Amino acid sequence: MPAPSSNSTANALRRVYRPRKPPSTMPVSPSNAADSAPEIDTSYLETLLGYNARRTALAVIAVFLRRMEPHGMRPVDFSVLSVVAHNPGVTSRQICSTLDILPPNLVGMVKSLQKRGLILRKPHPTDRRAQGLHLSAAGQRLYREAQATATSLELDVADRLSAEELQTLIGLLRKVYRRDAPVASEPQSG
Amino acid sequence: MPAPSSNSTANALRRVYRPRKPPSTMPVSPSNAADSAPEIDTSYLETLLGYNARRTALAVIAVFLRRMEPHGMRPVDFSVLSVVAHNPGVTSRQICSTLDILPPNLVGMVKSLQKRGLILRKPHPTDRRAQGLHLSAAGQRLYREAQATATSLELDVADRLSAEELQTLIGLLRKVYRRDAPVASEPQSG
DNA sequence: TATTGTTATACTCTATAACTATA
DNA sequence: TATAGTTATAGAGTATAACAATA
Repeated sequence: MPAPSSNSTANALRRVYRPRKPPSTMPVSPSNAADSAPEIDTSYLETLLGYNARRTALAVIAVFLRRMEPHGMRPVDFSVLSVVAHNPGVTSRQICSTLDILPPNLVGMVKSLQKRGLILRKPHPTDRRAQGLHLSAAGQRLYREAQATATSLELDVADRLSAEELQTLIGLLRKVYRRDAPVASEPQSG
Repeated sequence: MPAPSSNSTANALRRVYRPRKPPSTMPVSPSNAADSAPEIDTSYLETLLGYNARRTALAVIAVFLRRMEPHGMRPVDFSVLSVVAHNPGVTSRQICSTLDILPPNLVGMVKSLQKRGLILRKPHPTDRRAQGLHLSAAGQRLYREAQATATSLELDVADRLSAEELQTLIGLLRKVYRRDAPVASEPQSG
């Protein structure tokens, strides 16, 4: 059982990142059925928002898993910690509806983060059924590090985009999935 | 065993779409712990490309599942059919590396599409290990319908975006995940 | 020796039903 | 009656190892 550490060296991740194609030192290629076939045409799929959004998400997640390995955090753990960090006293139900996680699936995550000493539960001020979630001091330290890592890795993944392009991209994505959001046509400012 | 049909009425999908929050006829709300809490702050997460790309992908997929239900197709089935449709004679391995599917996981999908009479396997012209995949006549008909559905549902999901914004969005997404692609700064043209 | 397609299998992720304590 | 949190479990998705046939 890993004790909660104040640095980022502990807690090996359960799922280890491993590249699917081990880099062969030299392309010897004894024979490959795709030798003559020049390339696969995916031009139609690449016109689809869903296809491109999913491929992009998976590309970011792959880098996320590698870089967050020292912090022992999957994307969902990071999201939960982020919501707790920025909303002290938030309840499990609120996290579920915010992140679109089903309540039974959140239980284990919260339990695990609590066991690692990263979050605390306190009685809810007005509702005795609910519990308010808070980051511990160790949780705050780890989350601070993880957030810096996340911000940095995102810039690396998107290094083909200018800062302005990245802002445009994120703004357009939000416009698609946040159908509750205001329809303001302002340029992005955060 | 559903016979391959030329229309789009058959083949109920295994996983049925069901909205998570059944629409309550009236917001009676006997008591809710989040009553006083105004809203959850996710402003940091929303600055992250990975978070927004994933949320967008899930939003598109949710609509995809509903609208493709008559065609009995999950996103991955549609992607496979699309690659076969636009690349007759493509091999399983080529599909795997194109769509980032692991070979053991493709076997069942191909088998299922074949059992539905949508795709055919023919011996590979030069490699007796491999088999070329092709759409059957029924597969071509179904895929044509499905592609029209896909194109249409995407426009509905992105109805908050102008045509130009959608093109910009897709171009930026490709620029992120297709790290092999040319870095040309041309506007999109198809 | 390497690749294609495959089986078997393990692990992770996501979803449903049902329970208790409280509102 | 409805909600918060939970348990148990089913089902879908993703991963590895290992094999026969062929290159």
